[in-house]
Amino acid sequence: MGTDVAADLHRALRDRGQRATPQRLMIASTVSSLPGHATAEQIHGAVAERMPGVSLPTVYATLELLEELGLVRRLASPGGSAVYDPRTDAHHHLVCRGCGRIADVDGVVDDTVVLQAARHAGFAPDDAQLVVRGLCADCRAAGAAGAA
Amino acid sequence: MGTDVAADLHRALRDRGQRATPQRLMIASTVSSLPGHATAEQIHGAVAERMPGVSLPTVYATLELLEELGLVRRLASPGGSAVYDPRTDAHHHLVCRGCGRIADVDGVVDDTVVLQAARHAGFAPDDAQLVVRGLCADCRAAGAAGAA
DNA sequence: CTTTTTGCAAATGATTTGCATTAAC
DNA sequence: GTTAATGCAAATCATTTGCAAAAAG
Repeated sequence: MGTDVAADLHRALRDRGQRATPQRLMIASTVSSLPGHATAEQIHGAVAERMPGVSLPTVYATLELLEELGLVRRLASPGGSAVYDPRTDAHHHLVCRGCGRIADVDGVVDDTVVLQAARHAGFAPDDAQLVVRGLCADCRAAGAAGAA
Repeated sequence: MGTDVAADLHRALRDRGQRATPQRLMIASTVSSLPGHATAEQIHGAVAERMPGVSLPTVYATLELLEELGLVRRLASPGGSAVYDPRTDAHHHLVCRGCGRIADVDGVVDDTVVLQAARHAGFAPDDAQLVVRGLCADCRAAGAAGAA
C-alpha cells in the first residue's frame, strides 16, 4: 500500500476532516506522474489537459496542501518561479547557473557533523539535501561554442 | 590582500571595463559588513543610512553584479524575497519551515559521491551546500507553547 | 443542511525595464 | 567627449486573497 497517490491523499484528507475533491485528486495524480520538476503553471497546464476548467489558484492551494502532507517538495528556484518535485525520498539537486534548471542526483552524503551542529544551535532538522551549483551539460556546450 | 571588499570590487570592475561608482563601492562594503543574511530591501535601507538617495534598482543591479563576481551569494527564500549572504566560503544553511529564516551552519560534509554522480551526468559543479530544513529554536518554542 | 472548496477577478509584493539625466573614465 | 550607470516611474510576473456560487460529507 501507499503506491496510489490519489488514494493516499483521499485517506490523508479524511483524517484531517478535509474534502477529497476531484480537482485535488487530479492535481495529486498529475504531480506524481511528472517526469521531473514543474512549475505551478506547468502543472496547471498538465491538469487542464485531463480536466479543463481547474483554476490556477486551486492548483496553488492544492500544491501547498500536498507539500504539507509531504507528498510534494517545493523548491525555490533562484530568479524564477518555484518548482515542485514529485520525489519525496532523500535525494539531491543540481542547479544550473546558466539556465536555472534543477535536476535530481542520487548518492549518499555524510551530513552528520552539520546535523549535529544544527541541533546544537537549537534547530530541529527534518531533512537535508545537497544543492550543487554549476553548469549543466547543455549550458557547457553552449558556453564552449560561444567561447570558440 | 583580498580583505578590502571595496578595493577588490574596484579591481574586478576595472578588469571588466566597468565603472567603480560610489554607489557600487558603498553597496559592496555594506553587504560585506552585514552580520548575516539580508534582503535587497534591507540592504537598501542599510546603504541609505550612509548614502541617502541610492535607488532600489541600483541595489538590485549591484547585488547581481556582486553575485557574478562571487562576492555575495543569493539565496532563494521559500515564499519570500531572496536573501543575500555575505559569506562566500563553504558553509551550509538551516531553513526554518516555521518562519522561513535562514541561518548559517558550519561543518564538513562528505559530498564526493554526489559530486561524482553530478560530473557523470555532464554537470560541472562549482560548489555544493547542504540545505537543512526543519524548525528553528524560536519556532519550536512557539509551537510547543501553542500545542499545550 | 452545513461547511469547505472552487473559480473568478482583483490585489499584492518582489524584481525588472525603459528612458532621460548624470557621472566615470 | 563617450559610454556606462543612475534614479525615477511604470511594467511584469508569480503568488495570494476576497467573495459569491457550487459541491462534498
